[in-house]
Amino acid sequence: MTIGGRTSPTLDEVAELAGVSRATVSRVINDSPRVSPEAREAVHSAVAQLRYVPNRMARSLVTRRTDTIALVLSESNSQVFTDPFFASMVRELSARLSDTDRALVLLAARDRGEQEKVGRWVRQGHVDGVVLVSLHRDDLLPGLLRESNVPLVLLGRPLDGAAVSHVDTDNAAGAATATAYLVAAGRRRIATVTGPLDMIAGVDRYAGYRRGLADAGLPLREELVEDGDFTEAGGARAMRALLERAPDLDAVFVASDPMAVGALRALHDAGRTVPGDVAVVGFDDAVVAATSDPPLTTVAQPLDEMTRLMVELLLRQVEGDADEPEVRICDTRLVVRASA
Amino acid sequence: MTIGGRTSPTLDEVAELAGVSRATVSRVINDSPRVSPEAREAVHSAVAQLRYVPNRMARSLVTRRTDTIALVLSESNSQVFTDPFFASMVRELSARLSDTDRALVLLAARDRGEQEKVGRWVRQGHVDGVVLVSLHRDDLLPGLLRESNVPLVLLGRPLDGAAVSHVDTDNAAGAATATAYLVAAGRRRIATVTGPLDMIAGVDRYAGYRRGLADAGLPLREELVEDGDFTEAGGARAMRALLERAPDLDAVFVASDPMAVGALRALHDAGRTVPGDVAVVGFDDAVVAATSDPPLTTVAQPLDEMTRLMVELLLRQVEGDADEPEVRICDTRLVVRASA
DNA sequence: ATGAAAGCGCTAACAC
DNA sequence: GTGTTAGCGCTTTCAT
Repeated sequence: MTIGGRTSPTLDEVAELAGVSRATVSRVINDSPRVSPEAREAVHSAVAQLRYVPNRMARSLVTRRTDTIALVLSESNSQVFTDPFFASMVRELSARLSDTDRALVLLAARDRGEQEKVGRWVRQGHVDGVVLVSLHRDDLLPGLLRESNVPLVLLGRPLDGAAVSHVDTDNAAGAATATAYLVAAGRRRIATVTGPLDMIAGVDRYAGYRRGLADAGLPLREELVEDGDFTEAGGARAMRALLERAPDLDAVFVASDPMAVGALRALHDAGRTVPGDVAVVGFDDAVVAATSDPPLTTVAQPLDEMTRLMVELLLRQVEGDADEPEVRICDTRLVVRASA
Repeated sequence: MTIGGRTSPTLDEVAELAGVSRATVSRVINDSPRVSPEAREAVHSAVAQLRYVPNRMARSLVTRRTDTIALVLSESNSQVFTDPFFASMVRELSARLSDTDRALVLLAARDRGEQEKVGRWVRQGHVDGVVLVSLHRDDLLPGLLRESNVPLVLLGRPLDGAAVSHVDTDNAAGAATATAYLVAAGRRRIATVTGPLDMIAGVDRYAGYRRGLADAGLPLREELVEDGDFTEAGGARAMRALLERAPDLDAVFVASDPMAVGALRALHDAGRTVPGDVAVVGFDDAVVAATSDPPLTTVAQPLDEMTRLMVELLLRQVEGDADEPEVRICDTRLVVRASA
């Protein structure tokens, strides 16, 4: 391999130096048990001496595996990175993968052009499997990847109901729980800051809110609904819009954690007491709301568990123990925090 | 390639279907001009019919290129993702790369173990080059990558002064300018929230602050210096510590944008008027401070330009027009914002 | 336990 | 313009 002028050593050079055959070197490299201690030792020292590193391409060409997994992020909003939910996922994913000497790479696809590019890259065989997150309705990637037969796991139920492995929480139930909690607290004019309605989590949480209302016999009032696009800034903007339109609101269900932080700030700036004349429940994607001030009652989503499950489903496919698409739905739970 | 049970088509199958030889198909795939229109057409339709995708490993094995570039983020603090500076860089990087049909992948190395893993992955030949950012003093990656002879560009001058291609801004000058501005505004008890002092940007900006003080004949007072670790939360914490320790401070130079947002919040919570009894200048990594309230006077760092330059230097190396390590230093400029 | 040999899918000379 | 051929560096039967 000629990089920077010098050619990097090959198996044969190691073999020659070690005084054994290519095959033996290969066995040593791959930890085969069928190697004598002497040969093993000779190879190891030759490897060290030559600073030998196996050529990935040559190896993958025959083994048909790359030992790398991709996390692809299909999101036009660069803000995603800003979402702590994302950082948590990366952390947990690489922690899970570190047991398996597989590497994790991140790919971002911000528009259709990039989606196609990522799709092509994956189909060319760069990775053994992909975890796909942050899906919007018109996303090309699920289709592209599914037809490429690459092991694939989605975070969140596919919007089109296709049969793909995925892990999700029951977002609707979570949102309904949150709304019911507000109802039980005596609130009647319960607003909501929704997520993007072209994302399944946004759709489901909004549906849960409506169900919570309906279960309590409360009407759905349009002026109490505003989209906050899952970002902190969006949450603040949405909250301000709601306050303007319906100053009489006495509670709000916020469909994500960063949005809750923004909404809280907007409420604070508007001089509304929380949870004095207004109660807030947030949907906790990332365990951040816990640190907010005032403390926020949240519906907690077990992100780490979900991530763990995604890796599990993916590796099962990669390892070939795959059969049908598998689905895991995790529970959410309401975390009521002491409100000053 | 057996993924999901089906074998994906090879060049030969395409060749057979198109009624030409492997070589011709290869030429068509690689846009060689030496192909007759008829042959080209036949190949294209065979490719479409078979849904042929070239095998990356086979191709790379001979071409010794992967057409992918890595952005590696060497940072233990998961907060990095949260920094808008990071999102901007990813955006700009992939924009620049999209002209070149090269793909961008992100790798995160949060501890020494992961650094070694990433180093190994890169040395195996997965990528044609790497952009390395967020370097700390004890980072293994610069060493590992340099000795692997992979084209490499750093964001920021290497702490150990090694000869590596990199692009940077004159952070010290920027910080000195910021401090001088505060001096010119009549401030005398100028505090600073520094970045991590094991990162070059932190070191340089702190040095610039000291120079600014010295140029004005002002003493360096230790109680006016606090580390904010480049995060928003850290900035807030540092600001609180400063206020506690030196309530008489009348200005503060904050060494990064997210920290400035945090510091502003802390100041606000403490009831200190900005910029009434205290003036703030921040170091603007990501053009976000512009949206802060109150508007912040900043030293702007041309991140997009820097990113563009990194890609330029890297591609020059990848393309083999490399010679010696190249260095680019960008200017910073003071942006004075109307302060209410 | 070890070596010889075949071949993964592709590109790149080299002939024609 | 097109086909033939020789590898790229590795893993993996198959003998021994």
